[in-house]
Amino acid sequence: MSFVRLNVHVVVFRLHEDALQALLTPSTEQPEHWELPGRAVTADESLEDAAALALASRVLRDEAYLEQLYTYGDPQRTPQRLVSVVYFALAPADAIRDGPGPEAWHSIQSLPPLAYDHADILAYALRRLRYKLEYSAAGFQLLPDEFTLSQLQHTYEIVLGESLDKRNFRRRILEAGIIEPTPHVRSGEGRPARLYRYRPDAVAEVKARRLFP
Amino acid sequence: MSFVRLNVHVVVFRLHEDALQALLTPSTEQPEHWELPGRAVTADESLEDAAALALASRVLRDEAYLEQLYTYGDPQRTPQRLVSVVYFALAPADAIRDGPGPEAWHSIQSLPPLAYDHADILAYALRRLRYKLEYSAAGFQLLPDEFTLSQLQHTYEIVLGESLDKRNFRRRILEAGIIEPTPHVRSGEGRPARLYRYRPDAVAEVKARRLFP
DNA sequence: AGAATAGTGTCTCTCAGACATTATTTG
DNA sequence: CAAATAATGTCTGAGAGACACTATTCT
Repeated sequence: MSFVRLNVHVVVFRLHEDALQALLTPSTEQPEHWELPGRAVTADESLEDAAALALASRVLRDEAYLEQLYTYGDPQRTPQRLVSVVYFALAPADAIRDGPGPEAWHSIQSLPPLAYDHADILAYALRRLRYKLEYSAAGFQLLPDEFTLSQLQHTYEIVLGESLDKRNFRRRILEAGIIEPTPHVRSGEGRPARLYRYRPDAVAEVKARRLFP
Repeated sequence: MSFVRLNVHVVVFRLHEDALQALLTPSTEQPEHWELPGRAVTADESLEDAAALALASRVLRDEAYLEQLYTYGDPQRTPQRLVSVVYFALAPADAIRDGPGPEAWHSIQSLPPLAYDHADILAYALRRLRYKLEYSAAGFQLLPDEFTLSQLQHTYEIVLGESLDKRNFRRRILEAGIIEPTPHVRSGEGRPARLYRYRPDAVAEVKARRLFP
């Protein structure tokens, strides 16, 4: 009968100071290296619960978007036979807290060396994030509850790494029907901007066409 | 320290007599029920190897398309704490053999009762198969090495459950650049048909647009 | 008044979808 | 030559992408 050690790991992204960042924790085995936050799965919790707990010191669970990414389990991967179920998470600005512990956010542009195969996993998660934005309006998951269309466009530009046309962006995001205007506006420099929010009743159905090919 | 029993299960599809079929095996625990073929993962094999072995009595591994689908691990799922990494497979006509053992192919139109959550898993795999066909030319993975465009179209029609326009089908499949004509034709009733094959050098890249929305 | 940011409409071109006839073989 | 199946092209409408100016607020 065959038993294995089962872990979860999470690639969680946030937006901070115009950069896309991922949460990392110092490697316990490889000095100077970092790892994806992770955790052993206990007997009585679901995989998704375990993934949420791996983030708990830095991200409020109920605010974050969480989905399963891939399960890595080659026997050569790590010293002992170890299977990792990897989750992918998006942390909206208002779900992030400064917790204790050694975890730190690192910009995707300047990642430190990562232990094991975690660099590959992170690269895969980033690809997945970009795909998600291309064919859905998922970008709002990185913003506060209410946000302006300029903020949302800025999010897309940071994640996709290219600039987008303002009018086309607005047209497509609004036609996708995933966000709706609120009664609020946000004032600051220049003309105040309408605030939008996610439509909780929005159909989660997959969009046939990409929003931003 | 936390250890779990780790299994793989496979949802494998084939095309047989104008029907899409999945391979099932009689449930060892629930009488009159069937299960997805599966297997415990041993200490020295990869998850994908284990998945291929779960099929080995009926499908030749090297011919089949195999990809990871999802990992199920809720503690309530099954009696003991059991985690299943589920794979998705397509068996081309010439990779199927009649092996010993109780496994049998069942048309997805008339499935027997399935044990545990295997009906959900199979439904999810079927959704995935349909998506795959909609945005890629993956249908050829259910056919022999060389096949006619009519056969390929027929495959799409069976899997998607709708009829497709012949001229549009050919245009899009060929423009996708994933298959190419061979020097061979197949004679039978009526005008002989050109045989096509998968282009081994084809880019595996994701197509931006769906082929059949 | 000037600076800053928000917000809006049109045109063109490509591509998806609908559609019917001709071509080649076998019996 | 009749039956069966393979193969092929065009038109139309919708949507993607390019593009520049007006509106509102703050200082």
